[in-house]
Amino acid sequence: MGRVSQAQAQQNRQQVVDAAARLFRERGVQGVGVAELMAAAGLTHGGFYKRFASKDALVAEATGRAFEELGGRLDALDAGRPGDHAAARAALVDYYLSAEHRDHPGDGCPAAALAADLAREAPGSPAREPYADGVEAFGRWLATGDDEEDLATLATLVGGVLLARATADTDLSDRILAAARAAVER
Amino acid sequence: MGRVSQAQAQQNRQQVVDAAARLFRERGVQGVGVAELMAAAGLTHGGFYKRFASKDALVAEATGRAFEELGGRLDALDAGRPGDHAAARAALVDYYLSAEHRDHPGDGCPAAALAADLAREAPGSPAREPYADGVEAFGRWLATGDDEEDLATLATLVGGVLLARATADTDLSDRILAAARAAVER
DNA sequence: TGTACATCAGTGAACGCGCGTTCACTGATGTAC
DNA sequence: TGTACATCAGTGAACGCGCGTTCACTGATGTAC
Repeated sequence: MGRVSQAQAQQNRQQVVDAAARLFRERGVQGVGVAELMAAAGLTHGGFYKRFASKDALVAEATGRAFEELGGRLDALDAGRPGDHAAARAALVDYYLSAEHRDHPGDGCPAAALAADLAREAPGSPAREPYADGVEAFGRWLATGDDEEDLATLATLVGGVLLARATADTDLSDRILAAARAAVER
Repeated sequence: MGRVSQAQAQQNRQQVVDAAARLFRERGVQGVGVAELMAAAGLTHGGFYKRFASKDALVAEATGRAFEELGGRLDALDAGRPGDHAAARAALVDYYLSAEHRDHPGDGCPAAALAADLAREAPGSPAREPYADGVEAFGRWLATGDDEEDLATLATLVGGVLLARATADTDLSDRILAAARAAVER
């Protein structure tokens, strides 16, 4: 194949990070290999370490990317309802505790999809920082009234969608989504 | 070594399931191998398939075992406060959203620790049934007043401890636990 | 109660496989003149 | 603007390793008499 332009190389790298951000959420960090992530960008796996220090470094970058996507989505919700953050928040809750979000973790919230993976990463692991930053930003976005952050609602959202996923294909799963939604709408 | 008594064999099997129930919660299903689980019972890994049909079958059994432990703990909380389920519930919340529970998933709630693993198991996977049964029972235990179940509180508990684990070693982690606790105590 | 032997719990080595990571190599890109 | 060549993005094969699973074998247990 030979050398490739710098622009192409940068785009290839981006595609790997994008694929990782999606697939890690879908199947877990341990559930996706370096070779598959490179293949998602149309590359062979040999060149991975020219662009990333390790798989762990990619986990950190993909975590940041996934939270950027989430931030963009939250911004869009606000932009669609100017001056009415409460309405934007209600729309987010509506999506978050839907069957759609439950059934498509790859496009969904990284705070939920990556929680278990991050919990098992070592304390000093590079992915922990973007994760914590993302959770903190999400908690602030959820705040209403005079509060600075609403971490309790975030916990209910994350726990609700995770329990619903683990019990998918039962009516319990739907009851969990409905109960969490009722608790969070107010 | 030769043959071992039936009583010993049964005890060995039990030890494997116990170790799995603990280690799967601690490090995830993919994070613990068959060889390590057998070694936890003082055995070599070769005999695993004499006792279990597959690793997946053990996952199902260990999931059931972990929820039995949880059920026993819930029963004990009630037994210690006869006729005052609200007090038992408050004690459970106190434990559930503690640093102790956050830092020791192996002894903790399987609904939280196994959520991501179960979410990634295939729809018809044998472990899904004991998991859903356990979540349902836990949801009923949390109910107060006239309600049959309290799945919203369960979602807040699970989300709270999972987010706290993924952000451990930050003060955000403590804020998450405190916020979830405030939302759930009432 | 004692003996003979079939059963089978556990051993240890091996299987194919996929993992993360490394590296010598290729050849088009980018640059120095 | 054109040429010569160094750079380096990506290839493809290989590395050691641990995984889940299989299997021939060992020898004490459990049982039939």
